[in-house]
Amino acid sequence: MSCHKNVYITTPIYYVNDIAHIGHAYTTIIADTIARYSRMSGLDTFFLTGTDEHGQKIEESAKARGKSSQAYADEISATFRNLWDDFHITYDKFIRTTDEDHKKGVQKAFNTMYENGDIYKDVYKGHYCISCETFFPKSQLVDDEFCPECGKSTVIVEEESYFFKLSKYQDKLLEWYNNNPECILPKSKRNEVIRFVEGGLEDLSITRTSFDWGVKLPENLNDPKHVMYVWLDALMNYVTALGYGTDEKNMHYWPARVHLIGKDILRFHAIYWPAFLMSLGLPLPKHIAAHGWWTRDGEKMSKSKGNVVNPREVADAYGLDNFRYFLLREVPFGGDGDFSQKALIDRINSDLGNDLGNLLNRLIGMSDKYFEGKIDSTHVAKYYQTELNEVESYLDRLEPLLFEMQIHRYLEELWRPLAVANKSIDKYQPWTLIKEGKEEEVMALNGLIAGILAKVATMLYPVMPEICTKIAEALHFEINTENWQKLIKDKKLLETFTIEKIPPLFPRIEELLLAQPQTVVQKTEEKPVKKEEKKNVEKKEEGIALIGIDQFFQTSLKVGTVVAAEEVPKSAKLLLLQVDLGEEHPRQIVAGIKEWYSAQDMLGTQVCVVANLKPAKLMGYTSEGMLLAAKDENGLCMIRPEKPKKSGTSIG
RNA sequence: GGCAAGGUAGCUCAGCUGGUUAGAGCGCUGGUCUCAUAAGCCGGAGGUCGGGGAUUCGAGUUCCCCUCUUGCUACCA
Repeated sequence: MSCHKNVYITTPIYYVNDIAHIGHAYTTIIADTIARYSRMSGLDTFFLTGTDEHGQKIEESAKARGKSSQAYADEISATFRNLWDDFHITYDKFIRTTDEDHKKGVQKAFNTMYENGDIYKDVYKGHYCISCETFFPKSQLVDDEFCPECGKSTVIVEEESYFFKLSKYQDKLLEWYNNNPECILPKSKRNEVIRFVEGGLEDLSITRTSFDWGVKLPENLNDPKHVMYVWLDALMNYVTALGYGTDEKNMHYWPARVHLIGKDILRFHAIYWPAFLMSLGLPLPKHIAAHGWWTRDGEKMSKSKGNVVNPREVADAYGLDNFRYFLLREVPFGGDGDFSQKALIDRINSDLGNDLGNLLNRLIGMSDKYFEGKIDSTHVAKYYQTELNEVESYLDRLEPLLFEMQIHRYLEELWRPLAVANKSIDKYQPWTLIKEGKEEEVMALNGLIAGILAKVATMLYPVMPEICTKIAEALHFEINTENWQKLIKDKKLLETFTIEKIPPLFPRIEELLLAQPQTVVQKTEEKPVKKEEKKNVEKKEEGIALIGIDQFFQTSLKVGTVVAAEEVPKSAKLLLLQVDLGEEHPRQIVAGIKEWYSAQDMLGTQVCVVANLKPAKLMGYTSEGMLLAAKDENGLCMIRPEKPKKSGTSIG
């Protein structure tokens, strides 16, 4: 609902360590759509996007490429900006965290929080992941060393740091969540945040001395070795973009109507950010809206799989507006979405081509054939009041859906008037009416259809600006605030005009327009075993990758009983075992344990086996599984069930 | 392990505070008009509403148990 006169909409600022993918495009397109609607409806709108450019990771990436941090950031930042420009994203400001104004604003904020007693200096000791730029308690580390987020090695860092008194805001945050049921969307995410905060908040380390590429502390603190923690720097962009700490000239847009984000950065936005704002004495945003992920053909996207959706490629092949429509229509806000060319083509052919594009064509045909293109709405209400009422009742429901981020519902509802139009043509059969000499009725029907198309095009404009502009041109009107008021709010119809005969807006798409990535093709042909192989490849490339529990369960672990054991001839390490896994035949498993266990040792004992491993040949013997064992400097020992278990019992 | 949300037609989902024959879109299928992009319109098939139990005159809708999925979180590896 519009209760602010000003509407301020933000996307996250995108980290320049990555190139733009479908997720970035999705966030930005949602924001653009809301911004366009706000402007169209006459609200004073400010739409912000930009890039986040500081941090150790950037410093290192730049170094690795032999560039200065600034040059590297310039380069990647430009790729984002160019993409948004090519996508006709109507941002009012593209902020960069390397902007001087931003840096000044952040320093001002730091000072204010410091003066308010929310920042203190202490020593931080912890395991730090350079890649994630995050400290982790050792309890969270993998193997006491590796980052639980990215799997890379962490380093122990003991450094002087400034801390923000996040703990102080725990109750105030909870109060905010409770008093503002819609502060975090979707609501299920709000519950997660509440539970997390209820679990207790620790003060937040907000400066670093281990690298240099960041905003320095305010000079009056005279502590030049510190730079600000990237999240403090980054979050602050939402106010520095409005001039906070410098000219303040756009601060009247604050607080934000909505911060659009991906669900991965919810915690920063839903906990740290409001706490920072409280400390600064600024009002809190109305909504923090977290959307879900996109998969491709049901699979997670990753660079190593080579199945990342390139938004530019898709837009080029299928049309920018069509892509926008698909993204916004396909998935309920907050949920994960699946991108596939088939789904995209279905949307284009069915929703856009059949229901919308073809309707315009029908109107062009009828008006051309019967009235040489002229359309006059004078008598619409006389014959079609029922249809008008129905259409208006649908249109009346739309606006709230958009501002509640229910854009898929918004589009669904927006299609109902089109159905009314398509049905009316069949119901009243203008071709029959014309034969009966009822020209006024036919003209009125055309007026009705034209009116419906004009209204739908207006409301669809924020989602599909180019296409709707074309529709408007064909119907000789312009999409602007005045006409939005007239067609939507005042429920008027179009004036008399002569329709333009334009070619079909959505030519039918009969085949995939983009080549499918290899992995997707393989997926249908190969069994899960292959899938695991790919996972392994991924590991090698990225260090110890994190997996989901689902992936873990792809590994079949079973208790087995060794029913036969012998040495593999000419091998120093291998034993040849027959292990009963409760299957028809025992598995033959070749295990490299002879240095620690003799064949006799193993016979009759129970072991844990990876049962769905692709068979391998070792010294000429097929091995159909792998034994679990632990090895350190003192040797190797088997992992066994504590108590005897039936052969084949699964472990998990 | 804890918490949360879910399991409804082939697919994606809607079903508010319990009430007559459980809905939509897509897909499939039969029919039909001709203004139109093999589009439109009308009709049809298809669901023991995850399983079991309880409350009730009556439960997809409430309660309990089980099961599976997803998310967050803890801990172990």
